[in-house]
Amino acid sequence: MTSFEKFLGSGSIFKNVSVLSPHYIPKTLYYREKQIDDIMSYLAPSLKNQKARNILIYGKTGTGKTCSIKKIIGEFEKVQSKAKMHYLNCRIYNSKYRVLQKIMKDYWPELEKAGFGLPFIYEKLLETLRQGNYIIVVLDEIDMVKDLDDLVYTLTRANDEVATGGITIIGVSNKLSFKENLDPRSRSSLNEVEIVFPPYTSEQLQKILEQRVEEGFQPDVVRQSAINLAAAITAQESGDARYALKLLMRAGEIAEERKKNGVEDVDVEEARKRVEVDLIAETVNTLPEMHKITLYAIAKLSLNGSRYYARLDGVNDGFLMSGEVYEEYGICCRQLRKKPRSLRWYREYLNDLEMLGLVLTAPSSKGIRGQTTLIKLGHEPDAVYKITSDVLFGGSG
DNA sequence: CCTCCACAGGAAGCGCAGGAGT
DNA sequence: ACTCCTGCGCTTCCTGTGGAGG
Repeated sequence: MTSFEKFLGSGSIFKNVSVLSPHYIPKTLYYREKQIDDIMSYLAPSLKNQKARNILIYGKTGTGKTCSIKKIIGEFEKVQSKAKMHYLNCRIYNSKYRVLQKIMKDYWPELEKAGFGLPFIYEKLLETLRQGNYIIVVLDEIDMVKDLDDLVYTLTRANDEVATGGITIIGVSNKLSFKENLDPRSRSSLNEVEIVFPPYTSEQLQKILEQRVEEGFQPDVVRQSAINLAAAITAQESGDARYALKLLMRAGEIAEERKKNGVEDVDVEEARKRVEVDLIAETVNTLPEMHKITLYAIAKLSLNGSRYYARLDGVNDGFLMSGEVYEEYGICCRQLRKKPRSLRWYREYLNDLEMLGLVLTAPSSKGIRGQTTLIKLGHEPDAVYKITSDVLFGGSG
């Protein structure tokens, strides 16, 4: 036995850990046959050189949206045609410019370098369509695009400008409300078809977990009751399949650490704490630096308690006030030898953090000190504080 | 009632990086 | 090498809002 064996998941618990990763696409996706079928039927025209209708897909995180789309893209590529699907995550491609550039790169390699003007890229888009190409853009996390109205307008106008070819938008969002702050015109063109991914029920999660357990774990190591518990916990909290899978994976790790030969209910219970930290850390790590500092400041104040609210008799729901958070943010920046950004941009950071669910905000109605925004962490302050301080101060102490 | 406070968020514009055209 | 252009992150300035306090 080589010394690496034990790190490679060939121990007594796991068979193949990657099966439990959220990026893994199983051969059969349970309980999504209807959605996948619908989407494919709407896309079919583009394989016969017709423009397909735009689609909006809704569903909370971990309801199989991205997984289903990836599956469809795989099927789509098996068919020979002048149509191509492009998958973009809008957390990275978050502006009209970036989205257009990313799509056009696949057709025009010279666009690899940055610095081209938007009109230039738009011309390339028209040229691509005139060549008879059918472009299907999947915009995952579409609500992250800053100038979405503009993007939708540009794409639909491109359709009108050419006689051949066509471009179809598939928007994927986890918030139903995001449509509300869209321009009515782009809303109606984007919303030609709507498909909803409901959260998984406890029974459905159970089945999904059983499938992954079979592929990812050694035979008979995970107790049925542990699977049921993981499914029940998840269904109660969110119905997020990603959460359920993480729960099971962490439980497996805990069992392995303790040199047990099976995964039991207690391991799942224990895993719960670690999974929350995992999920927060995942989002925090992808955050730009100033966002991290803002979040760190909020976590720090949450632990110490609000200076203003502390003086008040009555309720302290752990809410902070925007002003004091900005002050703390400034202090944190100086600690890190960084220049604090203006109040205006601090507000943008707050909005972004709220969109990611890391922070909850509410307008102060009947409070003190007039009008302010109340801020609260979306998760356990201790966990967020630890994660942010590790990522900000971790390297050099 | 008016004014002030503590904000929200739009608009304009600035400096920079990294093209293209000359 | 140079000018011109664009997107981006950002600052500065501005108008608006609703409760607090006189």
